[in-house]
Amino acid sequence: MEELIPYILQFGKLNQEQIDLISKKAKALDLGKDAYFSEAGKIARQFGFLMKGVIRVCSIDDEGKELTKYFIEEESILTDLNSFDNKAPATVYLQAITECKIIAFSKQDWEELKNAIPELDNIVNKIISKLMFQKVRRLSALVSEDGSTRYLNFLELYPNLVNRIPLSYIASYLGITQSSLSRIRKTIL
Amino acid sequence: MEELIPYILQFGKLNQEQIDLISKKAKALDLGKDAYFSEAGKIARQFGFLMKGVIRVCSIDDEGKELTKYFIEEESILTDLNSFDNKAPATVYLQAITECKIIAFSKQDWEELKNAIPELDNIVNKIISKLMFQKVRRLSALVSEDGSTRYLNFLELYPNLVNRIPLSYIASYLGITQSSLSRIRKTIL
DNA sequence: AGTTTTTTTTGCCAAATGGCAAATGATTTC
DNA sequence: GAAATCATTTGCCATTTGGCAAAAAAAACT
Repeated sequence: MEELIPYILQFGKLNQEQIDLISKKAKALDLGKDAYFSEAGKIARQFGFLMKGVIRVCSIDDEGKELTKYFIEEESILTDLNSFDNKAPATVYLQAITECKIIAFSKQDWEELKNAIPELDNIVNKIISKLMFQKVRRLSALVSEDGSTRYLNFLELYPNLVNRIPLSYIASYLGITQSSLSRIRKTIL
Repeated sequence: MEELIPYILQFGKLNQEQIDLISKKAKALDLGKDAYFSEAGKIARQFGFLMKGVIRVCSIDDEGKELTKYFIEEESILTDLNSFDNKAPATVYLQAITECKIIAFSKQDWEELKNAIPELDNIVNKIISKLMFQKVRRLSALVSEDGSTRYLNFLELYPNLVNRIPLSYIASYLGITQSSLSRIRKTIL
């Protein structure tokens, strides 16, 4: 629980009173493997911070196929922001693919925090900007490369993920089929 | 020049004094076709807002190939943020591919504005968050699809761009070769 | 250990894409 | 309007990838 505060403080200053307030509202949430933090179609009711573990962000496309959009390994905000803010149905699933330690706030608690701490909004915006930059950089790398280059990049980016998650997730993230990925791996090893 | 203020005000409130200050520092900048707003390798010295026209964001990859990362058509911030903030060499080129109307601020002017208007930082963060969301959505769509689907999506996304810019830019953006794109177009039309 | 169940690898073939160079078409320039 | 320049299409063939189903391997369960 105490890990959240230093993370937040990286992005803006808060006084002790504000810190205590956040700590008081924070709820620790442990997710087991394959459990969902939030689901597409439902309204996101929690604002979470991933402190430990790996989350898979995925969606179902028009043909009903499951699509892994990306993985979250490091400290990060967890929520479908549009859904959380506007009570719209979420468009993605947030699924724990390893045991995860999450610190979560209910919609109401989070609103109260934002009212009590005006800086919070800016802090969140900064965090989001940073996370988005990462995401854009990673996605950009995917577009222009062929399968094996994508896979090699994946290995660099998530070195400790390969042997922990199903190959199908990786293939979906890379935008290739599982059998192609399997063949690619054979040529690389 | 007067278009900038309403754009900024969408993202936060400013009083008249602050607005005047921004207007005073703002410099109109018109770029002709193919001119660069900023170049990779150089340090970004301007903070710009694209008010009109189309900008191409591109880079040169390891093999010396030019890579179109994306296009900016709508109102948007223009700068390599990391380069601008930290005086690091920029990683991308920002090139006008049509006549562009830009409102620009020098590094020094922008710093002065940020000091004089604390809200400005938050406003910029909000703008960036929004732009990044768009970018992520667009990039995600590129990864998992095949060439013709990518092209069809491109047509929807930038309906008035197809006939104004070189095919090679589009192909590069889509992550396919120009000849493949040409063949794809033949099957679609 | 033996049986399911799940995950990964293969085989086979069709379809999509890349690479390269030449041909065609469009635009600019003088 | 002819020449030169630039952009796009096409041909040819090698390589990559997809789709599908079966086989093999690994993991989970009893």
